[in-house]
Amino acid sequence: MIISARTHYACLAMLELASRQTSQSPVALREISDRHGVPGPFLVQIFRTLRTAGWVQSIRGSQGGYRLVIRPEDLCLLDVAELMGCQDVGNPTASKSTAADLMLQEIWEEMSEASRTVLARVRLSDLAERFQSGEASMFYI
Amino acid sequence: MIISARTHYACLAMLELASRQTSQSPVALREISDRHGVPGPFLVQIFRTLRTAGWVQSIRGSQGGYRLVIRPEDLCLLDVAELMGCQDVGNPTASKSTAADLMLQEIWEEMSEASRTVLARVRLSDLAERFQSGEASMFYI
DNA sequence: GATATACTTGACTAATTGGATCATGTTTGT
DNA sequence: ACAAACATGATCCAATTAGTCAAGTATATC
Repeated sequence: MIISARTHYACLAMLELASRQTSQSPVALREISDRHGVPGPFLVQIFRTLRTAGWVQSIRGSQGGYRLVIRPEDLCLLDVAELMGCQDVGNPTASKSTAADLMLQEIWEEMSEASRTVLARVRLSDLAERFQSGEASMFYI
Repeated sequence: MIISARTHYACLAMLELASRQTSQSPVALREISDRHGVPGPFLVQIFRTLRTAGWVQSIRGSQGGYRLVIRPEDLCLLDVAELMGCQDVGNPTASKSTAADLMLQEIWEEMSEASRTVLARVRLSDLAERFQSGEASMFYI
């Protein structure tokens, strides 16, 4: 999993929504854009994807914005990364598939799996909790 | 660590050299290129880097080629990937560095570390052994 | 109902990177 | 001398990613 800016932004956005889920009023893109320094029009693109996935709901018109409609404990960072189209780390070139090739491919795959596992362990709810109750730096156990 | 074609090729090449280290005659690029389907001129580039790193020695002229001059047990796949300039997975955009940002960055870093660990565990000597003694598929323990 | 706010959609541009090539030169065994 | 093989630097092309623009639709509020 290669973390693109897109994915990073998406995670920030989801985190923001998650920690303001209790409040009634939806969150406007402008707010997120301002608070986290995400280029506005780019954020629009990202939310289009989030909405299509059914994770957020849009409220149009004045006072509109977005609201989280999935439970934060049902979503992990791996889900976000995959939705954002983060490609895997294994090499794409379909080479000759010799014995040597396969051996290496296996290792790349093992590596991929290792990084996916890390992302799969972190749920959005964990993130939100940690975020609200103060500081970062608690994930290295 | 993102495995580029360049890195994959480099690993194949090093593996080839390692398993023919005992033989006297150096290995010509043409051979590697043919056997593993690596584009010739591209392989030249790769070997330039390998030579600069001091891992291989070039013998010019007719009957020339390359020879491994580092002990295979002193080299792991992580070394190769790093030499080949494989970038890390953490996102590059230096964002606002809010608390949320840092939290995420930490996770990306943890993920990076996980994949690096996998690569660091595999030494060139392991690879060569496995390669000579038959088949692939032995790395999942 | 006019207006401002905010989402919707689709197309489009710009910069970077990775993969790959070419041409020309140098060394050396036969 | 000649051919095999490495050395070097410049260059090109395609794909991806980051980011932008513009025209449109919905809705709360005054």
